[in-house]
Amino acid sequence: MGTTRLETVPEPKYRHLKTVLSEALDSEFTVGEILPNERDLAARFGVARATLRQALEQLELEGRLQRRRGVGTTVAPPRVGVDVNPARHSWPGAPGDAWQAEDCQETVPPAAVARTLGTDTGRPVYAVQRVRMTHGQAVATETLYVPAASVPGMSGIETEAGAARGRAVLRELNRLELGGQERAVELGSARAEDARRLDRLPGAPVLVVTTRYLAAGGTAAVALSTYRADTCRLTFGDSAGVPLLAG
Amino acid sequence: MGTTRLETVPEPKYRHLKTVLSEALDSEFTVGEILPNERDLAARFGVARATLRQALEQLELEGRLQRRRGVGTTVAPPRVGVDVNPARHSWPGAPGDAWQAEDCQETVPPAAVARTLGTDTGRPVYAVQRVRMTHGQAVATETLYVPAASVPGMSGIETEAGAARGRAVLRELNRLELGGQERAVELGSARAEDARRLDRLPGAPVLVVTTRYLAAGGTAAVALSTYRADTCRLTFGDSAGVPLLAG
DNA sequence: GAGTGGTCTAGACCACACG
DNA sequence: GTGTGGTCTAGACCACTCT
Repeated sequence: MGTTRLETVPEPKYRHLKTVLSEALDSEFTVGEILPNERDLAARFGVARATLRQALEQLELEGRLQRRRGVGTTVAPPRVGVDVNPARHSWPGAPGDAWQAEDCQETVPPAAVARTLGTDTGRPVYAVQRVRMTHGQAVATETLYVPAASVPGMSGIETEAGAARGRAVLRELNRLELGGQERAVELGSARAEDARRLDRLPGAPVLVVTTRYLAAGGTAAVALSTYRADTCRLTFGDSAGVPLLAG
Repeated sequence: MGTTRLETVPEPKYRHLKTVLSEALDSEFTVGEILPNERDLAARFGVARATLRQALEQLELEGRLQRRRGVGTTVAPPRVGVDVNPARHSWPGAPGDAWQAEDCQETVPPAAVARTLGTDTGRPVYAVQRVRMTHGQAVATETLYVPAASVPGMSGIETEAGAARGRAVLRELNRLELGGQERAVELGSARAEDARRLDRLPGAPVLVVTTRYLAAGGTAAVALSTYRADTCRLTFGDSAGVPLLAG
């Protein structure tokens, strides 16, 4: 066997594999190209399939690979820059908004949301479901929670639940004066419903953006947006839209 | 065995396990409490250890659990809100900055950074290493890339490489007028060096924040910040620091 | 030394996409 | 039907922490 242990710390196989694969992706593959299947790759590197999969999983997490059951593993394109402030200082649903409303029910929001809204826990609010498309692909889903008090004009409108009703809520919201926004970003995993919409498996890593819309000194609405972490890079430009680190 | 397949879609074991564990965490455990070890838990639920681990991994990703080799699995505290705009419209290293400089070398930046800086690829720039501490814990590491052209005052200073030199670079940077900032957030995995500083294993999920500092129409500096995804919620307040979704 | 989580193996079967 | 990635098993050994 000769001398092993050339390094001070023996690196796990899957991590070394990841490095090798990563370099191969840079030099020998082009975007969209299909990799050999997992059984072949594992055999080629002389490791168990589970070990290979550990390397592939991390590369997928980093947005380098895309894996689809029944299809195969392909080289992923660079992440899409998605502006989270597309229309600064305006409400969701304002002209130019990248989202499209899909549905609207009256539901009891999660406790944390109710707390931020300042409504009683257990009290239903409008929940507008929206989807954000980029290049024909859904990159994010959102639930916008709007207490009835924020959209007094809705009390007279009695359309059936659905996209039309969602747009009506957004229209009413836009009548208010927007006092400010606060955002937070954290890592999460896709719930079953979101995963379906984003064409991913449940539990897939997502970037969860929480936005609080302020008006008249209070919280007029709260949005929970779920972005595909594998394909999206969220941008927060303080100045006009010059692309950031395009590579 | 009785009838199984009560659901339309048979849920994988690990996902069901995750739900069960998640509910148990909410109702039967307190923050910091140690869970039974993986072999016991797997036996208790009648699954293989690998299956249990799949559930634990997702819960750790969501910041619900913390696992440490040789120690055990504990219930994680809620994520810390970390303001990414602590001193708006000011340079890194300005008074009140949450970061502390640790080192400074002259190195060749990654190609993508060189492109953004507008320097020739292969040309060395100052690379200031910084760490962000919260409650005695390192929550983020950063490399700030500063071309020599942005800090002309440095040419005369000849301190040895190290924290002092890093502070000198920041001091020089603060003499410029800041034209604006642009930020991007994406998911990454910790490189070995960052993982060590953040007390995590290499490959651990991190939120990578890329900041571009603009001055005099060009890019004066680029920062690559790496936040622990398991413990951090990044906040981007547009208004003063009212806590967002404390739960 | 004892106990923990981390890595690894060599299988097996399942769910899904495509021709 | 065939091939793909996704799930699952029952082991084994390793690296680390604590006592």
